[in-house]
Amino acid sequence: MVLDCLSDPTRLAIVYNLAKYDSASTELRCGDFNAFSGKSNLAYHFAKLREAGLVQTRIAGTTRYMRLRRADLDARFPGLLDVILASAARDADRLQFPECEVVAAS
Amino acid sequence: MVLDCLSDPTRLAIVYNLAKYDSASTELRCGDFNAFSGKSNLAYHFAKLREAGLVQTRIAGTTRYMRLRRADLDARFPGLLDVILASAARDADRLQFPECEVVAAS
DNA sequence: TCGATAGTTCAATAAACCTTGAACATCGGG
DNA sequence: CCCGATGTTCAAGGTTTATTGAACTATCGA
Repeated sequence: MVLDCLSDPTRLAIVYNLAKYDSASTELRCGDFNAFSGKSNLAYHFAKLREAGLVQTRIAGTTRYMRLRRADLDARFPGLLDVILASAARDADRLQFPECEVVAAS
Repeated sequence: MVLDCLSDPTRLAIVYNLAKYDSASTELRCGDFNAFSGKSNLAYHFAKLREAGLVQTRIAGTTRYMRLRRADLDARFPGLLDVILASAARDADRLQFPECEVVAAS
């Protein structure tokens, strides 16, 4: 299920960016990914990521902050996320990952 | 593409068994997987595994021996295969992987 | 209260996927 | 030269998937 999730380019790009900013301890809003695709398509992918246990959502008012469930994943599938993210980082240019336009929290 | 391949339970089971017998340096025939599914369905999955570069086929007479392309994979996606196989081995019982009925080479 | 914003949900469509069975090609043994 | 065995290829089906736009809910600020 996790592999299926990460085999989709849009979702891999989301996870890739979540990981990048997670290490910078900056929370990302759903809207930060608006460049990736249409909003409803993103909601679809977010739901899949949540179902697969890859991502966690914190609701604050009208915006939702997403966070990678790194600890849970490392416990369940040790090393998997690191290996996949490392490979993704290595050919990030070939994959043409979109970048998030992060907006500072209010 | 590799992730997509491994996200299918049938193909993951094939790769899992290939890895198991590969370390025992025993080649597996396509027919060794006949318990997994119908022959034509297996041919379909074998083709996908070949396309994704996960597997290599050696033709000897009328039978085909399959081998994991471990070196190539480790070069392209370092650690990925090991991590996935380790996770697969850890809950092999939950996944209910079929076992190969290996027939000694003639 | 009104309007704008953030996301989700729903319905619909096109593409990809898995599975099946029948037909086919190929090799080895009698 | 057939026969049986090994796999592949093809056509058909049913299911899942990704994507889109429109409708909807909920929150915040003026």
